[in-house]
Amino acid sequence: MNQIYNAIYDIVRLIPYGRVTSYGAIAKSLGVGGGARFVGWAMNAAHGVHPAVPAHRVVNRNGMLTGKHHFPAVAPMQKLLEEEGIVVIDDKIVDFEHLFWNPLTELEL
DNA sequence: TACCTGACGGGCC
DNA sequence: GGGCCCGCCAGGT
Repeated sequence: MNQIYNAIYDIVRLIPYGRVTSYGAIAKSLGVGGGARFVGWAMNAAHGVHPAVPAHRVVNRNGMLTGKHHFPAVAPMQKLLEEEGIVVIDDKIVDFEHLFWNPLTELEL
């Protein structure tokens, strides 16, 4: 596992309860602005990672749960978000911009 | 070994 | 304002 992957997982784990972020925001915080897909791919490998990565808090820039299909059937992405008080309608996070957690701002990088 | 796809994003037409 | 194309890295076929 590369440091980049570890860095991505670390940031995702830093996302506060009830907050969400986007792939692009994470990528940008890592300095790989154009590598948003790379972040998504890292999530793909985040299934069996040690401290468990709350990938359900990571969505695309539109706030849509594009990756919910990749979650285990036992823990639907939408259900996990709703458990945190996040309202999800039509695979889209309501008030996404309000719930958005910007790593660049919060971490003051 | 080489090409294509994949949980995205931003820029250009 | 909306749609299309290109760029990012890595893994799978």
